Amino acid sequence: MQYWLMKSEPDVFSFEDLKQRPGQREPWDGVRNYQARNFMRDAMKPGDRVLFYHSNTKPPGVAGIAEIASEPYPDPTAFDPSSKYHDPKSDPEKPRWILVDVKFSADVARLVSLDEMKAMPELAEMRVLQRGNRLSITPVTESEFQAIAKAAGATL
DNA sequence: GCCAACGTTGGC
DNA sequence: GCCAACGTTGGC
Repeated sequence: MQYWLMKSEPDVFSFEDLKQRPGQREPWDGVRNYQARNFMRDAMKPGDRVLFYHSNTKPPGVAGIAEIASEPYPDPTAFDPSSKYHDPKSDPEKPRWILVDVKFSADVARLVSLDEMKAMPELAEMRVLQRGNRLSITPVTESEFQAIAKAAGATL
């Protein structure tokens, strides 16, 4: 079992949106960064736990726990000319962008804000807290995951 | 293959 | 809205 942090702008797709659809798989579409894609394509496994992080909001932070819910497959939005994620360079015969589905995993008692995360000594090495990090998907260690889940009051 | 220009991310 | 960081593009 591996652990991940995945960023989403709640205006686009929030943890609440996911929570309203328990058991239902939701495609993590729109990722257009190769490193983030490679994590989904090469490293994620169904059942892996995910810290669902809200970015570009006040305050940013971990809003809930999700779970990887599919094997990797091509991102359909790349082939859709009407999608804002359309990428004419992604050929259906040789897809450039790969995603996984996620689903609701566990609720939290409260959001753990970025400020709080920065103040937690257990998270000193955490990738998403390092300066200049913009990756929307990053691996998380088990101890980092547990520290945040505990701070959030997650019902795991 | 270099690198300037440009676009995006995301905290503030 | 600003802007630092950093990824991508494309001319050469």
